[in-house]
Amino acid sequence: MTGVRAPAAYEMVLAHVEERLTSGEWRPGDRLPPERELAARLGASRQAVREALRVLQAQGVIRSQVGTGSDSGTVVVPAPARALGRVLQLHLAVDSFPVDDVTEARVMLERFSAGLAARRRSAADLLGMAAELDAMDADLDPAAFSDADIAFHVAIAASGGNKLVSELTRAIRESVRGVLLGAMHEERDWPALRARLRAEHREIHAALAAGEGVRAADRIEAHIRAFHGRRLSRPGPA
Amino acid sequence: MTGVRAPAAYEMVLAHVEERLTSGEWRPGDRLPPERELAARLGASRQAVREALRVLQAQGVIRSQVGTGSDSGTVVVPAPARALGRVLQLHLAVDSFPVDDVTEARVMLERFSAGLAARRRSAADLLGMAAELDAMDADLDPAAFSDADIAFHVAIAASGGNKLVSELTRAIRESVRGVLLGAMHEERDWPALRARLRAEHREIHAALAAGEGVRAADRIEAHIRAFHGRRLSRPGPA
DNA sequence: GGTAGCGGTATGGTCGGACCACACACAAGC
DNA sequence: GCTTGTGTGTGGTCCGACCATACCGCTACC
Repeated sequence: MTGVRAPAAYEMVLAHVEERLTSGEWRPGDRLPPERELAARLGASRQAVREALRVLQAQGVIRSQVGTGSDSGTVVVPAPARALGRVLQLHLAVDSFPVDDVTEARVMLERFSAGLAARRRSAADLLGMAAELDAMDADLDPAAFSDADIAFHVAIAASGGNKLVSELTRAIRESVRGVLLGAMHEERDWPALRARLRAEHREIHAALAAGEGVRAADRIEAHIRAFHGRRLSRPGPA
Repeated sequence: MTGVRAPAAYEMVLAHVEERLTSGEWRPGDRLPPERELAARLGASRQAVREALRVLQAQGVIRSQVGTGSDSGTVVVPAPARALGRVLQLHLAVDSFPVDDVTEARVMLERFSAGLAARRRSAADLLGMAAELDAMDADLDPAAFSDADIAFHVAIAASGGNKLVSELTRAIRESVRGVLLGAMHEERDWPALRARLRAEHREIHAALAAGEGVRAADRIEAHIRAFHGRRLSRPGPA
């Protein structure tokens, strides 16, 4: 007779916890009450609490751990990139958007970051990137190279200073990790491809070091398009 | 003795379902097996299955419904924007990134979309946007105006043709809905602000209709910055 | 006195079973 | 033929129990 039908127990718990997070009552690093206590306090079952916490965990806001130590229990630990990456990856798989759109979005993001980074990058940023590049000089297999590549691109985004853009960059790059890895594995001359990618990276780094934002942006766009174009699109006949 | 410690029951279920989704075995519109059957098939408890499904639901990939009809049960229904919006909103609340970064990201996205839209928008797109604008001419309160505003901006992004960018645009706009609403409510002369926003919208629409991408991008950037700058940043003293 | 070992305890992780609420399908009755 | 009731399959919820882990503190031994 309430008119509004019972709004689902786990949603109630979720709303409650989100309210605490939004209001700033629970901040990163804080421990949430034990599941049993939360359940009792909200008049919900423990299962309802667990479902809500599981959702928040998937959204990269909390982390749970058993035990009694100060690090155990459920803690507020923001990790947006991982959560965003998984969502994008899933929706990519389920055809929520085509791969070409992802390429365009990646170009947009990384051009933007490159422009910012050319202006804002510190000396330490440049050194960090250089270290990533040096690490990529080894004879890495596609998987290891891919991870190092992610680190380099994310380092650029990070030195741009915009955290959201940086997280989105990481998320998008990780969402296409599988596809790009496939492309690397199917490449006949992997060492040659690897060498070319390394050279492109060095050029981007040089442009950033010189503070030439437009050139850096152009270079990174060409770098991304060449790689994505390699075989990401067209599932049609050869 | 396996070396690898049992990888959590619900994660096993999650991995299984994601594999089905990624492989294309389960596609949008398809029905998943009933929870009980899935549990039996995977040798997991129903609770483990429910936690996994809850995560997927939060990620905007499935939708659950009771009953026996063809629409009931758990169905693959991609809804990325809502999921992304919630993640961004949560992380905004939890200080994963500052509001100014969100503003910059929004400007980047919408400039990009405006440029695309100026080239690609169809006549129908323009008419649709015009309809949104007309709807905003009524004496709307902030909440209603805000929703119409979202619809207009998303319509621009959609007519740009990049689905991922479009979804990200909606997600980011929705993540700041609360903040912007607060700004609207605190505005002394709401009708005047509303009128100005309307005028800016008309200018953007005109630029898109004329196919002038740069002008459209400039106008939308000014529009966004003026509004976000209103009181989104600086929580310091007046 | 120090230290190694052991049990206590708090926490999340998992399971099984039961019941409820809902929505449709179908048959019985008017 | 239409309505009504009953059955059935589905997700939603709860309870209670037990497990696995990690720390804490006590005890007993050296």
